[in-house]
Amino acid sequence: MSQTNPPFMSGVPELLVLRLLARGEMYGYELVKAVRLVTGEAIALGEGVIYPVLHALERNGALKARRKAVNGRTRVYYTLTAKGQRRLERLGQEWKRVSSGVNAALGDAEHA
Amino acid sequence: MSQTNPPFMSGVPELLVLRLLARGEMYGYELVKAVRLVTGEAIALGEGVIYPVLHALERNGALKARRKAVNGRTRVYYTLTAKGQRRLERLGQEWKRVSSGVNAALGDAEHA
DNA sequence: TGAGATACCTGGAAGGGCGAGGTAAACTGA
DNA sequence: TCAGTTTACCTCGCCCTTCCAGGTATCTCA
Repeated sequence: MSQTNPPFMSGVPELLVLRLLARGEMYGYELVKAVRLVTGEAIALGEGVIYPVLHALERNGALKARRKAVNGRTRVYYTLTAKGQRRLERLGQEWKRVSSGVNAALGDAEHA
Repeated sequence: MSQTNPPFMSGVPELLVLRLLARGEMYGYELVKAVRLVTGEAIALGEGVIYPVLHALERNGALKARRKAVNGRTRVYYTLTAKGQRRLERLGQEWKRVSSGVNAALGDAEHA
């Protein structure tokens, strides 16, 4: 117990990565910070989460990687493929389904 | 792969069980169906999920169990303890935090 | 008698997040 | 110049949880 972002995180990193990459190509380290930003600091993902997700998605054909040297440093930029786009849509729907289910359960303080 | 309720489920069963028991005592089998109901069929939890959660929460002191014979069958009714109540509140906040973070990330189609 | 619902339970597989740790280059300020 | 921070990549192993499949027994209804 006592993780930084407790429960409710399964599948979330993948969804966030997909969502961010749908806006344009990014590299791993950049994603780590972007996640913090776009979630309003609500969610922080370490590199130990981001990189494995990136690699799994690439292996899966959802992302395409491209190495690029910037300032003498090497960055690996990722882009969404068509498959990744579909996956994002599917996951987005699942998220909506699950979260609205949970919210329905939480917000029924009175009625039977 | 190919679960009934894919991703986004970690911690959810526990939260739902806690939330339902906050309304009054229930037994395992009843919870299985109640979850389906209160989530508007969005989430279905099998007995193989509910019972382990119940046992873990009881071991943890969040629930108290009470055996009761009904119709010749034995039912185990669970009630929230004060500790369980606190846990529900904490988990509820975490849920809110994570889900609003995800929603913030999803709903920014245009602005940077 | 037999199917189906009720009611409990467990075990093992699988998946995934997370922290810790490791490398290396570039930049910053003292 | 040199130490510390930031950038940027990566992997390993722990741990927790969900899920399916399976198992037991009783009651009801046809």
